[in-house]
Amino acid sequence: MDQHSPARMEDVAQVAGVSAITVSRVIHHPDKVADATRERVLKAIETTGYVPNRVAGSLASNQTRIIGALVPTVTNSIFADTIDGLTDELGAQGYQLLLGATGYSLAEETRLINAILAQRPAGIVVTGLQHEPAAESLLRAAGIPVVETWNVDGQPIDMTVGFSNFNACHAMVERLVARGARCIGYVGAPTLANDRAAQRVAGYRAAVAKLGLEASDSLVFEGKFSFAAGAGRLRDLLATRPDVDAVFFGNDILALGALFECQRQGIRVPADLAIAGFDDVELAASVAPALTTVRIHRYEIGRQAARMILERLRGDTTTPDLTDLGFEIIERETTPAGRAD
Amino acid sequence: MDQHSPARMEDVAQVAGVSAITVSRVIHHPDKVADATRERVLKAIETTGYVPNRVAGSLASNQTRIIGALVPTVTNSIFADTIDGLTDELGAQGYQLLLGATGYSLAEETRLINAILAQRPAGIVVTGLQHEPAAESLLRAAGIPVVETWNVDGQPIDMTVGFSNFNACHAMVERLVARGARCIGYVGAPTLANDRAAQRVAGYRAAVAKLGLEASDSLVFEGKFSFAAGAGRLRDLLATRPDVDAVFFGNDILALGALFECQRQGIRVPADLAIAGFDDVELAASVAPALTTVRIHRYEIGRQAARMILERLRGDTTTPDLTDLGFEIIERETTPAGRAD
DNA sequence: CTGAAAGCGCTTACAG
DNA sequence: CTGAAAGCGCTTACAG
Repeated sequence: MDQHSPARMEDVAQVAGVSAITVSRVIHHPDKVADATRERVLKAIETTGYVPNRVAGSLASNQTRIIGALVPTVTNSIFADTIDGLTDELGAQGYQLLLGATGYSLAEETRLINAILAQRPAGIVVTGLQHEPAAESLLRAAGIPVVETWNVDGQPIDMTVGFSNFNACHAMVERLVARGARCIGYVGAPTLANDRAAQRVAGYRAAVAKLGLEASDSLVFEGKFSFAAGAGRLRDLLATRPDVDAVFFGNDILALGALFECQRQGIRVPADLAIAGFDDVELAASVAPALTTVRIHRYEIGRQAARMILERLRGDTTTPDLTDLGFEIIERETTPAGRAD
Repeated sequence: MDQHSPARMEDVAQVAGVSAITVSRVIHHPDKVADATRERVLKAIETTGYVPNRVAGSLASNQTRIIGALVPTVTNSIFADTIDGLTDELGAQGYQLLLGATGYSLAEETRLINAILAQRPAGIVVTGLQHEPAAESLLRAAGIPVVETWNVDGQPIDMTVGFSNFNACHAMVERLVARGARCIGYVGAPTLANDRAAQRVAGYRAAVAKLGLEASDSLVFEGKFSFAAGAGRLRDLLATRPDVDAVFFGNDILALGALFECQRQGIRVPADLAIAGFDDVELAASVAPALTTVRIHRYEIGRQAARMILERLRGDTTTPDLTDLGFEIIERETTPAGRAD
């Protein structure tokens, strides 16, 4: 029976001896139906194996229970945590996640926003504050809650949740200097189409300049998100600037790759070279020596983004446009200990 | 204009001076429309900011471009790679991913299958071959392509893509023995509601028994997916069975956590203790000493799953029900080298 | 507490 | 090459 064409509300209604609208009521407002009727309908749903057709329901009610989300990539715990935060919060509220991966391409992001919007989601979550103008117009015109994530330094289209990449990097550089660093290199993710990465280097540069240290392009490198790149860029940096006494990496994966490279080369960390990362992935605390890094709240970003959308949908007008989840400097063993501050 | 109610096909039609059906044609069969007309419609789409309403389109055509997917969790590169494989392949074909995370709960999986099916996806991907009976009936009754993943040891509902967890673990144990191991411990993920984990221990047990080594429960531990658990269970194992000369971990995260613990405790790897993992995450090759492990094709599982569904949807009847992507034993530095085989 | 009617925004044959 | 009609499976007021 269900093989060819799945049961419709009408089929359930016939089995239960009621009208389709009563079946709809049992599903959405069970208390508005007489007990006996409800029981009969529920039984009919069971026997027919009825699974409500939400695409019809969505068209009729003009609302879906779908939330769209766009991340650069899923591979790397970084955004994976945010996605888990989203699915956990959304799932509990009966919403579902329509996910897209942009591959760090703004053009692809625009394309995906269009595709997602075609599904008429109740809300949408994107990564970063940087988008193509076309994407921004689409988002504004959609008339749904929009949450940008992972960045609070800028003007959100609607709402944003994250932290200041600039301030976080600035703070880490200050800490490194307080611990004795005098020549700090920086290796970060490519800044093209990535405002978070751009603001991280900017934070580094600003802090270095402010503290009167050398701020030279020869101290700054870009590397893709991989352990191998961390090792490679460390070699490059050491080759050009053997005088660095600390290297700050824009993410933990790069930092850890560099740390392993030091172990291979016999470079003592932090005695010969201090290393700091960014993200505080689980590995950072587990490796020996444990990595000094910046802790940010990846899972919470996802959860909060979901909450902000859901609140809006409930008509809550008190939801703030900007939620700064902050960051923490976590000093572990790859940077020198000692009284600073 | 778009703020309150977004443009409809009818609005575009009016602006272009044609009927709605012509707008639909321009979108779906552009070659069946006169050049001049097409240009006018395209311009009208642009000026109205029209984004097609696929929920209406799906209801009318009785087909969506949505593929559902269920994974245990996204946090851990393990399933993240599979998700990237899915979004990459799906995105290129104009399909979108509706994602759910079960948290390793079969009951939650059933609930999510129901919710996803309500969106009338064109196909669905689930993890593993183990499901609640209710989930299986739902999946069978849906009348859409279903791909189970990460396991080929069993009877798929429809199609499956992955590898033999049993054989892979069996093979690794054989290799460890060939390298001189005589007392092998095993630490794997909890086997409850996880057929892959269950078949991994089973593979270990079968190999150990077949090779005439000790197969004792005192050699087998379970640990959650974390570096900390790997370290903890290694300590437990060493406390009960200080005579083990090798430990095989059911995933790389556990293995790596144990490796770091060895480094902290001054246990030499592989001289004092050999360590092997499972998954071949990027870190396995990057860490020092590099981890011996089983390479499996996580990204390909996602890509193939998407392809199998898409082929079916295209009416291809030659698509195999079972795709075994295999595995490879990758020997690196945490197990003794030497001529074996 | 329950039902008949209209309509959501598209697509699918079918005409012409 | 283009359009009028019907219908997809629901929900939303509105009656009673």
